[in-house]
Order: sequence, then C-alpha cells, then structure tokens
Amino acid sequence: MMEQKARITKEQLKQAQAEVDKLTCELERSRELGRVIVHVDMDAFYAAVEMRDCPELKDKPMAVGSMSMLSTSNYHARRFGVRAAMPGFIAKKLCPNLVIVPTNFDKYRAVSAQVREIFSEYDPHFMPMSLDEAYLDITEHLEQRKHWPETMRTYHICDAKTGNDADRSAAESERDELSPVLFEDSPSSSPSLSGADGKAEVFGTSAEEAVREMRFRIEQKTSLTASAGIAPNMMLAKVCSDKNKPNGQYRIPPERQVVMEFMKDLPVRKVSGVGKVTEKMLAALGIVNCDQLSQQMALLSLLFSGTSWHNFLHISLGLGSTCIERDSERKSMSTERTFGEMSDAEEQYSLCRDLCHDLAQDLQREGLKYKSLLINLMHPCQINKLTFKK
DNA sequence: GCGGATCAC
DNA sequence: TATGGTGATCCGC
Repeated sequence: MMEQKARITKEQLKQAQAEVDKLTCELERSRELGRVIVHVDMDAFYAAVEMRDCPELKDKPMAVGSMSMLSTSNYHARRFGVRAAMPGFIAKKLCPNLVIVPTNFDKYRAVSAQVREIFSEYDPHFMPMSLDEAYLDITEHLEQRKHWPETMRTYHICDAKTGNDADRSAAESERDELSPVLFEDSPSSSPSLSGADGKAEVFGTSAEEAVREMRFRIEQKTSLTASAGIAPNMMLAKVCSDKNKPNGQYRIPPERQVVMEFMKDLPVRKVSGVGKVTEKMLAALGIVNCDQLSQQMALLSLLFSGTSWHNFLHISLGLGSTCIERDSERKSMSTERTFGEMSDAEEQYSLCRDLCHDLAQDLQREGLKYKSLLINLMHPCQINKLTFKK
C-alpha cells in the first residue's frame, strides 16, 4: 500500500483525472433516464412458502436447508443471527430452537411460475434472475396504462385471479388464515386487504401504483409478499428493492440530481457486482461509499484494469443497464461436489466417475453436445468440478 | 486458451 | 457429524 502510494506521481494522477473527466463527460451526455426499470424480490422466499403451507412454523424461528447449509431464514431466526448461506449446525448453536425445513424445490418452482405469470403482464420480456427475483422494464406498460379505464386497474380481494370464483374465494379465505407473518415490524398489507369488508382496490397510473398493484396481485395469488425497486436502470432498481424490504418498495425518479443524491451515501457493497473482495480492496483505499468512489476515480483508474474502473465510474455516476436483455443460451454446464480429504485412489476414481455420470445425464437431458471438458481437481480436495464448455 | 478468482443467487 | 452448487465473467499468464 505505502509503496504503491509512493510510486504514483502527481503528474500521473493529473493525467488520469483528465481521462476520467473526459469519459465522465461522455457518459453523462449519453445518460438514459427514459426507461422505467423494476427489480422485484420475493421476501425470504423459501421460508415464506414453507410458513404459508405449515402454520405450525409461523411463530417459530425457522430456516430452509440442511444441517450443512441454509438457503434462507425467517424473521424470528434472523433475530438470532441466522442467515442464508450459514451452515445449519452453526445456526443451531445461535438458535437452539431453530426449525430446519428441507428444501422443496418443486414447490418453489411452482410458486415462482405463478409469480412470473403476473410479471409477464407488465413486461412480457421480463428477466428472471432466480426463482424469487426478476427485472422488468415497465416503460411500455405504463404508456398503455395511461389510457386504461379504472376498471382495468381495479382488483378484488377474492376475485383477483381468473378462474373459478367459488373455489377462488375458498382458497383465498384459507390463505388469509395461513398468511405468514414474516417480520414483526412488517407493514401490514394494504388497508383494504386486512379490512374484512374491503372489496376492491383501485390502482393509479403511475409507476409506483403499477408496482404496488403487481405486488398486491402477487400477494393475492400466492399469500407471499414481495419487495420492489423502481429506477431508470437495473443497477439502481436492484439497490432500491432492498431499501424498503420486506413488503415495501422504493423509487428513484428519473432525474440526474436525485440519482446522484441517492448514490452519495450508498455503500459500494450494496451494488450488485461489488462483492466481499472488492469491498475490502476499496476499503483499504478509504473508499466505503459511492461518493468516495467518485472522488477517487483517478487513483482507481491507475490501480485497476480498464473494465474494473469503468465499472466503478458507472457506479459512481449512478449508471447501469437500461435494457433488459433476453436470457441468452447457456454457455456451460457443470457438476461439482464438496468432499473431505481422500487418499484412496480407487475412491477418487469412483468419485470422478460419479461426477462424469451425473454430468452426462444432465447433458443428455438437454440433448447438448459440448466441445471441451474441463476437469478441476483442487487441492485440498475442497472442490471437484467437471465443466463442459460449448 | 486456460485456470484461478470473484460474484450472484 | 457437519461450511453448497451452478453459471458467468474477468484477469494474468
């Protein structure tokens, strides 16, 4: 650190700053604020599904996963420090009463499909990131929506879904009873939802109203809550969806000044793509929030690769992708397994054969042929990975 | 082009 | 008892 500092001259910094300023100008000139991007994130998804379907779990600290690894936890468990990606046996030490429910991926997939049906009505080209998360571009939807009569923006509690109304009502009332309380301080669902006699809710034509409506429909259909972020680009929308979680939403209006103000205090770690390692490297330079990031761009352009500091510059300016790309073809398929130390050669061969067999099956399932085979055997036997590349 | 590192979920 | 699995990208060789 000290050495590097000494090696960078003031002249270099000055030149770097000039380059940063020039690129900043170009980026600023082409800033796009015309799209309305939404990031939707289901609240504690797997845990919420399990709680919905098992009332016993409602008031207990619970997590979904195994003694080896947890996928997610509910609010009660989080109070004990139980988090996603934590081994279950550690979580048990933090919270001895923790109930661990094994994952039911088929069920989560089914619920996800229900939610995605709703997404597609607001953006037929929405981009799913996982079972519980997606980006939408609702610009066109809002354009249409402006001309919609109120009836097209009105939703009834027992009538929100098309299909058999009688069955629907029964299902709804049952779900009301089962509706999970995820978080103690969670703002209750919309007033008309909790009111026993509430009949209909009319949503407005703004972006916020459209997203409120979408979240309302998700809750009506699945008894699960979602959080959302609304912003002029994907990077901002993602950060926003985290802002009022759970069961909330946040919008950054399409104005440069507001975007910059929002970025100022934002910790760099909150931005998707900035992980633990990058956070540490930046912290070592005294950079924690995005304001500091923008102040140090000249230095960063000297210390990091082109793509890295360009990315930092985009972040510091509150820029991000403004178009939701169609999910492209997969580029690789892999199988890996974690195992303990293993000195017996036969055992090692056996494991390799198993991996090959599993991967071959996966490949066959998609009828794919791959050009190259990568075999990764990392010491000390923590990761064993087979990858086929196209 | 390859393998390691990083990241998201 | 026990700390995951999959896919993508970037970077330095």
